[in-house]
Amino acid sequence: MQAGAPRWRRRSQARPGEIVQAALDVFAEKGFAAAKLDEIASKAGVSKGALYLYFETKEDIFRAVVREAVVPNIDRVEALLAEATIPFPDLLRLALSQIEAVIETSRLGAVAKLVIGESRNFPELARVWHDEVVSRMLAAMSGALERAQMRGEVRLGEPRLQAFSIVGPILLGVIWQETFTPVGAPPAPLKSLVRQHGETMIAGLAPRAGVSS
Amino acid sequence: MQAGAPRWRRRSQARPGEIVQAALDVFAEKGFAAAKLDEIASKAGVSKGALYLYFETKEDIFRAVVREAVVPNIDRVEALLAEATIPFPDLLRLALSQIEAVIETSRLGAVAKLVIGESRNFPELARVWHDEVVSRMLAAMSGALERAQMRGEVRLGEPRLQAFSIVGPILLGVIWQETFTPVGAPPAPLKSLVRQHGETMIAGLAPRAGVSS
DNA sequence: CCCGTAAATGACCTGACGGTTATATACGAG
DNA sequence: CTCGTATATAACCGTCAGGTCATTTACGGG
Repeated sequence: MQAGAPRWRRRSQARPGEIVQAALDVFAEKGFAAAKLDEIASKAGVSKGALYLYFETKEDIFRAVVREAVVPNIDRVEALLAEATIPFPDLLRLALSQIEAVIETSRLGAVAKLVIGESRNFPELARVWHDEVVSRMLAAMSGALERAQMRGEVRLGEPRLQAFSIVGPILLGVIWQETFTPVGAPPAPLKSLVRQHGETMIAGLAPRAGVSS
Repeated sequence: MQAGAPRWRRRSQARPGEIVQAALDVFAEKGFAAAKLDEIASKAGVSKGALYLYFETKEDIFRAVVREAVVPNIDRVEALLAEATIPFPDLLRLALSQIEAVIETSRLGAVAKLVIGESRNFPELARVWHDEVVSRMLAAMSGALERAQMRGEVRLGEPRLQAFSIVGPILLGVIWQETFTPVGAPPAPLKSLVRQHGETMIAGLAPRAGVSS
């Protein structure tokens, strides 16, 4: 040990973020129950006791992780979809590429897997995730679809179900990458998947020839 | 306690199935780590010790649960998709309704959730699930798509990605029902979801007018 | 420079749960 | 009927990990 180097530092501002970051890593890899506080602590460069200076319980840390991951910019996608001024195909292409960007930036996939896996043990978290992420996403998409239908740019149908059709394959791609790629399955190339799926959906949602409204 | 009624019965044939069934319930609800052997045992109407007459460890039971759930008839769907004799739209409609039937019969959704949630802790199970279910499914679907492309019934594109587009929303529906419906979210009506998604995909995959091969 | 206290530690406590085993019992074979 | 053994039990054990706390240490204010 370096002489003069303190054994630890007082950094009450930075700690919580570091802990949540480390916890995300461990939870994502092990799931809630199998994640050990000692591992989270050591990954955060801190002792186990220190965790309890900032969080009440293990569950509390888990909640913080999910909430933290929820915060990021669903907003942008939502705002984009509210734009009614561009033709639907362009809108969809834009939205998809933004979603793709969000996925590649913020470990959304890992958190989704967590929430899905632990939903029965943490119903309240499933609810938060639903209300703050999935539901908003779907509502924004449905809204855009409904307006596009009224403008005659999209064939008539239940907008919510159409939204499922759009979002589903993306979820599949994310799950795939989190679940099967690590065990040797061929990767799901998110980029080309999203692009081709987008084109397929644009064609599939195009109004039928000869049906106006 | 009823006089003359034996305290327990010897039923070495029936036990394993009952245990696996009970274990599926508990694992589906709690996840692997949070599931207690005592609960599985009592749900199976048996003492904890009896579990160890039929299985080596908790993991062993988990494996049995997943394998059991894998067994059922992916085969039928696979066989159906190999049929090259009917037009693609009809084939797709048939396949989707069969998939729907399988989902509603065999607690496929619960198991999928389990596998996804525990994939990091049981990579070998993720591999089994991938090899026995997902990969076969996707391969069968890709094959059908590729042949349909050659017949000019489906627009050209990467068949594997098209298969993702077809399967994704179904996965989303299943996950939704397992994850969000129990916490008060509006249900994802699988039946109409599948039907409308099918029609959307048929339209989206139809060959472009004026592009022959 | 020194002290007060917030920040951090790590040894410890404890309950829970996976797994074991000595004992009891059902029931088929002879 | 009876006896052997496969089947089942329930009390038990050991370990592991979440949570606690007495003690130590960094470091800013006077």
